[in-house]
Amino acid sequence: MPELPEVHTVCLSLRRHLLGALIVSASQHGKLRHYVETAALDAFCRQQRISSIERRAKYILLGFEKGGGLILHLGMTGRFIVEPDDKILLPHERCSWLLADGRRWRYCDARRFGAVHLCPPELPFEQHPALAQLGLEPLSEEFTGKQLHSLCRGRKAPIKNLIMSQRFVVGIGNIYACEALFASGISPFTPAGKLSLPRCKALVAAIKAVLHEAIASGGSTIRDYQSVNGSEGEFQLRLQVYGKNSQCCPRCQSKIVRGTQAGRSSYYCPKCQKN
DNA sequence: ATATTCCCCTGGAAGC
DNA sequence: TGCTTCCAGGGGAATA
Repeated sequence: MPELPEVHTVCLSLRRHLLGALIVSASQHGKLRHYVETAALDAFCRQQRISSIERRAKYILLGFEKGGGLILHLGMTGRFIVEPDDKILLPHERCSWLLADGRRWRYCDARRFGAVHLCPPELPFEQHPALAQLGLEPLSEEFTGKQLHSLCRGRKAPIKNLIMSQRFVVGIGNIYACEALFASGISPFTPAGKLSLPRCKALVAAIKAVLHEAIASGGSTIRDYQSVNGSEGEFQLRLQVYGKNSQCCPRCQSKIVRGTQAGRSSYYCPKCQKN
């Protein structure tokens, strides 16, 4: 569910709710893709004060004042609730942390594709195994058309698969891959190695633009995504092709098509987007 | 090594 | 109304 703009939005909101908070206890209910049993989670978090909340790729890095912290991933349906503790288990609640001021911070995830990792104080976040193999941040200065062109060299996989692979460039999922490819006039099926440098530059510019616009709109709420305590994004109103199967292309009026790549739907305009 | 396929899990919407 | 099928903002393991 959440791609970079959504995770960014959640981070900003979590900061408002949790920075400076002291954790009293923690518990875990039901398994996530990666999870930590209650005993270990509680021992790790107890009496820790939250001093930083950052994003890396689609992960949320929550740092403790004494060092170390939590690495959280929302999977497709993860969401956070921070409210006064009413001691009732919410639907799909997988983890919760009781705070010293009486609030409870909950992580709910219906599909359980999310993850919770512990990062010990002696290990920098970026060296944790969950983060060690990640590629470039798309909004960083290092992510340029030239850099993308060099990553694509010699590759036969479709460009959409490449920009969605977190080993090359992080944070881009199905929505923003489709939107950026449409904006730059590139077919999602184009073999990555076939893209010229100017087209790589156009794609990088489109990726940065669409991510910035989505951040400014608080992300896209299509079915599951919510920021902390249920607030929703608005970028779904600005989508050009994602989910617009059989509707008219906003640029040329021909029908938008839904295809399948790597088991995921690709939405594109067969006339505007060229190989 | 690189590229594809399958699978994890649950719920909502659409189709019959 | 109720049952079945399809689909979903992710990612990793298992195959070719």
